[in-house]
Amino acid sequence: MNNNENTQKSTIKDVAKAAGVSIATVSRVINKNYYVSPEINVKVQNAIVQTGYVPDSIARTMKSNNTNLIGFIVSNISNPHMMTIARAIEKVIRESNYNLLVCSTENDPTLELKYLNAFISRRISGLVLHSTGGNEEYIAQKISSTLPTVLMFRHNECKEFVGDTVDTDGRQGSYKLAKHLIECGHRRIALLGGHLEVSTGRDRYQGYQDAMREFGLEINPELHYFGDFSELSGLQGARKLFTTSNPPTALLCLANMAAVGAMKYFRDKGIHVPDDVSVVSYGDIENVELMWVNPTRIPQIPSVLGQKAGELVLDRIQNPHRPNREATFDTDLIIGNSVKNYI
Amino acid sequence: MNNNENTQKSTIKDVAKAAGVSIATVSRVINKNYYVSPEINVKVQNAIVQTGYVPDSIARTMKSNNTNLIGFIVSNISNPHMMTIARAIEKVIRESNYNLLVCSTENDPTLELKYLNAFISRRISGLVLHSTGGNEEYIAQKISSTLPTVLMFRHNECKEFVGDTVDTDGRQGSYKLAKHLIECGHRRIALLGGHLEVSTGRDRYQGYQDAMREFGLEINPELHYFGDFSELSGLQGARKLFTTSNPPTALLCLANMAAVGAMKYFRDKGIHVPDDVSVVSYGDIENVELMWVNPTRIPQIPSVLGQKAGELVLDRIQNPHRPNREATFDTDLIIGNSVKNYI
DNA sequence: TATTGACAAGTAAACGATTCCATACTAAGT
DNA sequence: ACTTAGTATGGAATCGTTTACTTGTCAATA
Repeated sequence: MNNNENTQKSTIKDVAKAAGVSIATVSRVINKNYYVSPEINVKVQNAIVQTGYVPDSIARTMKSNNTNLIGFIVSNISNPHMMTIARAIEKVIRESNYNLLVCSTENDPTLELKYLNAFISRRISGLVLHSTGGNEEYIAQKISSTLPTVLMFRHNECKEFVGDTVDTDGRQGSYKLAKHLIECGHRRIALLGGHLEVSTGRDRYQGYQDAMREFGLEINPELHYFGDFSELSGLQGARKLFTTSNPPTALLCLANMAAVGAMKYFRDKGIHVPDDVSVVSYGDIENVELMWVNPTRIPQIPSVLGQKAGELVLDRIQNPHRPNREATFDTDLIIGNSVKNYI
Repeated sequence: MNNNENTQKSTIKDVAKAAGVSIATVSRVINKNYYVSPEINVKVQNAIVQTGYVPDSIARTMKSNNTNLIGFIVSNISNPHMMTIARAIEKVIRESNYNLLVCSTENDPTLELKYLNAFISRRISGLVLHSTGGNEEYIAQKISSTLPTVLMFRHNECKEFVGDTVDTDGRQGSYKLAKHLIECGHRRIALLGGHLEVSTGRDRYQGYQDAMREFGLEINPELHYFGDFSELSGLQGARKLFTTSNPPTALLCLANMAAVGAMKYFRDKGIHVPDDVSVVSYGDIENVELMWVNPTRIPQIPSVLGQKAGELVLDRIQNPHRPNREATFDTDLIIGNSVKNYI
C-alpha cells in the first residue's frame, strides 16, 4: 500500500517533496513548457499519481490571469432554445478546455448588472450575453472594452461597443412571415411582438411593417400586442387580441415561446388552427413533429447559433482588438399547415 | 473629473493608496468584520468608488477556499428537462450568491471524469451530478468524501458514498404505467428502457417486472430494447420492436426522450397512436398540450426536482457530515388518450 | 588545462486578497 | 504621574501556482 493520499488535498509542494525535486520543476513537468530530463520527468509523474495531485485552477489564475471560464447570461431561460444554445456553446468551448458559467436574469436589468459584476469578479475570460436590454451603455463602456463579449439576439448601438453579434435576420424573417400571410389572402393580421426596447423586438416589428406597407395594408395598433417573448405573454396576447367581436384571421408571432403560448390558448379554447385562425411563428418550437398542427415558421437553429457564439467568443479571446463581427443568419420560411389559404 | 479609473483593473492596493490607509484596513471595511472608525470608513468607501474597485473572487478564494460555485454535470443535456432542472438549481443557489457551472458529458464516463477533475481543480463548493454511471466507485471514494454532492436520478450503492439523492420513485412509477397497460387489456407490451448500468434504468425496469409478475404475464426479452435514454435510441428501439410480423400492442417508454423518439417514429410511419399502438411514458414531454396525442405518462416535475437538489447541496455545504438524505418523489399517473382500452 | 557556453534545476518574487500579530495611542485607575 | 487595559491600525505571512533570475554542472573548444 503506497497510498499516500490523505483526505487533505495535495499541492505542488507535496509532489515536489515526494519526487525529491523543487516545485518549479514539478510545474515545468506539468506545463511541459521547459525541458526536463527524462528521469526527473518520470519521477515527477509518479509522484503526481502517488499523491493524487490535481493542479489548482484558482492558484493558476492568480498568476496567469486566465480562468478558462465563459459566462453565459440569459434573460429568459425558460425558452428551451436558450439551453440548446448553452449546450452548443459548451460543446465548442470544451474543446479548448473552457467551462461555462450559466445564469438567468429573469428579464431583470438589476439582476443582469449583478451577474455581470459577479462574473467580472470571477475573471471570466469571455462573455456571451442575451441581455435584457436595460444596460446598453454600461455594457458598451465598461464591459465590452475589457471583456471579450458576444451578444446573442441583441445589437448594441453604442459607438463604444466592442464585440460580436449573433442573430438571425429579424427584419427579413418577419417580413417573410407577414408576406406569406398576405399572399394567402389575410388582411386582418394580428401581431404578437416582443418589447421594442431590444433590437430583436424592433427588427422583427420592422419586417412586419415592411411587408404591410409593400402591400398597401393598414398597420393597425389595435391588432398589436407587445409582450416579453414569454409563453405567458403569448397566451395573454392571444386572449386579448381574439376576444373581440371581429377577430383577426391570422396571428403573426414574433417569438417562438409567444407562439407556444398563443397556440395553447387556441387549443384550450377550441379555436381551430388554421380553420378559425392562421398562425405563423418566428422561431422553432420544441417537438414540432408531434404537434397537432405543423406551424408555418422561421426556424432559428439554436445549435448553429450557439456554436457560432462559442467560436466567436473564443476567437475574440485570442484577438481582443479585432473589428466587431456580426453573424447574421439568413432566414428560411418553412411552410406547415397552420395557415389557411383564402386565395 | 476625478475619474481615476484607467483601463487597468484596480486592486485593494490602489484603494489603500487612494484612501491613505493600509490594505488590511480596506479589507476590513469591505468585509465589515472588524471595527473601523467612521472617518476612515468614509475615506475608504470613497476611494472604492473613485477607483472603481471590485474585489477579486479569485484572490479571495486563495485564502478563504470558498468559490461559491456549484457544478452541475449532466450526462445527456439534450433532454430539455435537464435544463429546466439547471434553471431551478440556479434560481435557488443564486439567493445565496452562488453561481452555476454547467457541462454535459454526452454519456461518456471519460468526459465525466475529466469534468469532475476540472471542477475540483476549480474548487467548486458543491456538485449536482447526473452521472453516466461509469464512475461509481471513484465518485463514492474520491469525490463525495471531500465535496458536497447531490445525485440526480441516480443512486450510488457504494458504502463509502457521502451525499444526497434526488429522484422520483422509478420502481413505483413504471409499475403504475405497466399496470395501467395491463388493466386496459394489453398483453404483448414492448419495453423501451434505459441502460441498466444506472439505477434509474434498473429501478424502472424492476417496476415493469413487478407489474408483469403480479398479473402473471410472461416477461419476454424479445420485446425489450435498452437504449441510452435519448430520443435517437427511442426511435431506433421503436423501429426494431415494431417491424416484426406480430408487433406488440403497447409500448412502455421508461424515459421521456425515448418516448419522444418513438412517437416521432410512429407518426412518421403513419402508425396511429393509440389505434395501432398504445404508448405510455415515464417522464413528461415538452409542450404536451400541443401534441396530436396526449400521452398517458408519469410526469416528473423538473423545477421541483431541481429546487430540491439546490436546497440539498446548499444544506450539505453548511453541514458536510450529516447523514445521507434521499429525496424520492412519489409518482402520479396522468391519463391521456394514448392508450387503447381493450376491455 | 583553462575558458566558455549551454542548459537543467533550484530560489524566490510575484498574483490579490485575508488575518494573525505587533504597535502605538487613548483612557482609566491608583 | 505612572501603570495597565483596551483598541484602532499597520506589517507581514499566507493561500498554490508560475516564471524570471540564479546557480551549478558538464562538454566542447582553444
